[in-house]
Amino acid sequence: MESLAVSGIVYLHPNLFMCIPRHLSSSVYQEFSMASTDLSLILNNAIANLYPSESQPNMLSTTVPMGRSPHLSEITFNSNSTMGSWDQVNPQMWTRQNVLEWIGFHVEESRFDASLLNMNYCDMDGVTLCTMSKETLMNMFGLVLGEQLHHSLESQKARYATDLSETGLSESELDLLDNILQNSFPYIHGPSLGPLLETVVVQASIPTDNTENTYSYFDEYTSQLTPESDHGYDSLTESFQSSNTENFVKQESVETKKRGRGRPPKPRDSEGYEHFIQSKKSKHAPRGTHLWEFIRDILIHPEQNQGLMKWEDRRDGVFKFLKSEAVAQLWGQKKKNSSMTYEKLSRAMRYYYKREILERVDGRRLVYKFGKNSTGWRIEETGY
DNA sequence: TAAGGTTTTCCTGTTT
DNA sequence: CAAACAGGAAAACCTT
Repeated sequence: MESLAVSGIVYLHPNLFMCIPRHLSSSVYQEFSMASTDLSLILNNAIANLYPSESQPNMLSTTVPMGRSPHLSEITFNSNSTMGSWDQVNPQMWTRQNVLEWIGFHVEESRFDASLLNMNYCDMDGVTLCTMSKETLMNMFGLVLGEQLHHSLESQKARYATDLSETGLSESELDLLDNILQNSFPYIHGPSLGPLLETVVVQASIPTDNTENTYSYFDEYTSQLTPESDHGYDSLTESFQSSNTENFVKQESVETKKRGRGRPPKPRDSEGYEHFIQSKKSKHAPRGTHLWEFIRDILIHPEQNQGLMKWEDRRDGVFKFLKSEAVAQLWGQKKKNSSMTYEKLSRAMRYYYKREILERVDGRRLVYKFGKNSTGWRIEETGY
């Protein structure tokens, strides 16, 4: 299965970055380091930020993986509905933190259910953000919040003039950099790709599930990406890809080698983005972190639910998984567990029967029903 | 640090 | 036959 996934984005300058295909990133780094001492210093910092020392077993390439982005619901925005420093800065110049604060501001302001957002969408800088269309934002953040973000972004953009000079690099310097990059690793410069400085290699293929050929949540999302708009949230497809790869490998190895029961040790998160976000993490466990709440929230936000699940009987709380593996992948993302499957998710669902969070629905595959100990899904509670 | 709750993982067997 | 369903067992992880 041949696929190209973006390993990371190396920032040469706040407004100048380079996407590195995953399978090439270490050699790219080495060659690039030799190409320019000064730039290698910049790269050093960039790579250190980009590739924290966390280890992930599902990374089959030789690259050091990017730190996983936490889910938005796991952090507490410190905005208190006040504007952050982003308000005083051209969106083109926003750092990742600025973008996060900006999203946080609007999440708070619109009282949006943060548990429905994925931090992968929020982990981008201003340059990336500014390339996004209204449609892209609405796809990523839902109709309401997406529109609000788009509106806010456009007004912020309008407040500041933008042109190439803001990179601080002249045209000739940009050309020079491009030349350096191309001379350093021409092999990543395929015929279909433009100049390296504009190079974005989007994952070429997404493995499909046996039962459901389309994960619309992901497919629509990825298919709408323009090369320019992909920066910064490749981790979604990356985790998706790697999880499937891991499942594939796991299934193979299961045949040759049995392991003990129970959950194997989870790779430790150490530094990097995870660490950065720690300071924003709530001291208390965020509510809405249980599986049944996650499922409920998908169901009661149809605008965020791209055909993943549907109500079979809205009033009685009967629902059905339409894309079981896709939901499992999403759940896995929320829990930072890229090897989640519907089989495992469903085991957790079955535990809910005894606690009467769910009721059994016999004879209907992929159909469940909320029980008396679940809340927040009833029409009286949701208003629709 | 310990305990308890909630998954997660794996497995065997059954049903659709 | 494949995919789901059922639960037991045990480990991991998180909150209190």
